[in-house]
Amino acid sequence: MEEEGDEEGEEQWDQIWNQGEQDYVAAAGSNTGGLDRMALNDNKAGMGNLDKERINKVIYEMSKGSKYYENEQRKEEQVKAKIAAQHKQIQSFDAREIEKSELQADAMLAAIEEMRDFSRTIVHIDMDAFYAAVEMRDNPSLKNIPMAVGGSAMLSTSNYEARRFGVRAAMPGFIAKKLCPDLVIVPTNFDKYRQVSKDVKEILLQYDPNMCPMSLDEAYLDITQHLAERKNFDAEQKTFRTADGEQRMFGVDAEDVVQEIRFRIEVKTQLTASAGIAPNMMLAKVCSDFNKPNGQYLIPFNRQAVMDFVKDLPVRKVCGIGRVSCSMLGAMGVVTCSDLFRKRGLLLKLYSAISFNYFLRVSAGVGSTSVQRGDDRKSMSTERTFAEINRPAELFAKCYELCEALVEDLKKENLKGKTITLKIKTIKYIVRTKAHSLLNATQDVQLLYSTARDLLRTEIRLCSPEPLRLRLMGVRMSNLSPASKSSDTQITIHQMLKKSRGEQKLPFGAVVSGADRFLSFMEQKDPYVDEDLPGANAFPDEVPHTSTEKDNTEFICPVCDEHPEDCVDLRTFNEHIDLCLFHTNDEKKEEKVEEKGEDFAFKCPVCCVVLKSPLDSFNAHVDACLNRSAIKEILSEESLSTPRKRSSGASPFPAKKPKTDGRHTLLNYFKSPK
DNA sequence: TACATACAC
DNA sequence: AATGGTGTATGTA
Repeated sequence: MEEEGDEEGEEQWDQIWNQGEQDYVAAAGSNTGGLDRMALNDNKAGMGNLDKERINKVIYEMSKGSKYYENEQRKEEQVKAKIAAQHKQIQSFDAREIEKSELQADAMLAAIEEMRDFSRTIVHIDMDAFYAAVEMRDNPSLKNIPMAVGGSAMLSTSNYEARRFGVRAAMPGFIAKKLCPDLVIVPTNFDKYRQVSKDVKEILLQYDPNMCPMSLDEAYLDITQHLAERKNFDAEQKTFRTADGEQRMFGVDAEDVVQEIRFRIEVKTQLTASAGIAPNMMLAKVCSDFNKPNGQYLIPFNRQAVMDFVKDLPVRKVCGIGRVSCSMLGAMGVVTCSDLFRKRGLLLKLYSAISFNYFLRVSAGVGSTSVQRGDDRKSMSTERTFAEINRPAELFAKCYELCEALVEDLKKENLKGKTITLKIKTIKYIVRTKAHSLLNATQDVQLLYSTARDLLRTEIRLCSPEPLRLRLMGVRMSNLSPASKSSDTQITIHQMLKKSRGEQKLPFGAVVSGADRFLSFMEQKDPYVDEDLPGANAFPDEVPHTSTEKDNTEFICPVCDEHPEDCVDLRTFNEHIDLCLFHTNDEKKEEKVEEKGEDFAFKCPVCCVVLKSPLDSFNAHVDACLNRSAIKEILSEESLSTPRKRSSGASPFPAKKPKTDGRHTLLNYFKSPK
């Protein structure tokens, strides 16, 4: 959406067009410790350099020294290294090579020219400061004050008053407050925006039934067909009224149609939209930004007009050329689209065929003319940022929580997936993803979790003996396919096992049978918590009475999948997990066991867990393990194997995060002392 | 296939 | 107290 980019223009670009980008980089560099990517990306007219400098200084002061800032520096270095590598490559080329490439590029360009198409009229509609505009509409007291939508962590958008202070989308609220102490931050109301978006879409569909929404506030239309039909419209079909009954009749040209669309949007929603009209989507998108807000712009449908438009257009304005590409291109003197043509010989040698072809098309002002909905979705994911989590038990609990949420979403769209990707972001903002593909697609929480958990376990082990300190975790399913009815009813061995297990025991002896009850069990108000866990209030780490029965099914280790005999309370449970994770097949384990001065210490040959139990319980454990193992062997194709053991994917944890102080929620009970 | 990056919104 | 979430595409190995 217009308000979410890290750059935008809201008045006609005019002078900005030529020098905006350069200006900005210079100003930013002087105030942000050389960190361009942190600076206010702003090429708005009417904002003095003084303001810009002050804004960048505030941003810098608020950011420097933070983990976030350090990571931005790291990434900046990476980009610099890429540019340096590129530079080196460039120097290895000789002039003759480049000339040759130019000829080749010209041939490609001829092919592109061949495809140039003026037969379609493409429109890009973009609501102005959408979320903020909706909030202002519904609460007029917000109208003439600086205001933004979002939270203290992140703003989705800001109104134009706030933008004058440098407050913009994708800026954390606390920095925005510093820039503009009077800023009012309104929380997002997605349901409301969705409704408004629906109202707008209803209008757009009348001009193009195949209209393609890109988000809640943006859409592409191909109005070619409408224009043809409109020639036969009578006056009434081109006449619309305001709420007050004031009438307006619109003409038959593309610009008239777009005026009409914008008029109708405003009448219906009291919100304004901007629009671009052009022979292709790439240009239409750029145009909708040109006279924003509440404006429109058309590029005449002939080659010369397009070439004129594209001549001085900064490449950064083009959808698909972002911050990094822009600085890479800038490093070799490519700033405008015509520069892309000038440097075509070099670009051909430096970039992949796909990228280069794209650059050539941009330089010629050629873009896609087919506005149609993308095919089916390719992936679905859930991720969450949180205050640091580093203890394995909590990491696994979080992972399970995410898997549950993801499966819920998958089921809503009746999808199953084959590839599972775990995403983690450390407290240093370093992001890693790990993926594993199953043999068959699934939408089963346990199967999903067993894989995600294995990936997480590997990560935890990888940084052992240091703890894995995370600020974000995510789970993604890809390789999607429809969860057909047949496969819904078809019971896999795995599901059968699950079924036969019947009611599943949860930690602390809680017994639930279905997901609903599982979840309701987690609610604070749930009677189980208040009534069935005596002593829980006073000593969350104390052993609840109900869990001291002989059968320790309450504690299921997420690493080894066992119900270790020695786990009688949370503290020992956590110790068991750590033991499992970090002291498996090596000497350390013996050390640890020795430290504890246990009389009995046996390592289960199947699951490798060290058990500190009398010989007969040990044997029982091994028997159980072997049994389970045999079954798992059958199921192994569906679960990620590890050298040590195969996983069953039994749900290890209650997974709901406490909502408020979480006094009595189960997750709290996992926070054992130590 | 797995992973990292870039990008959009 | 302190910088988001969801999805796609692409390059590389």
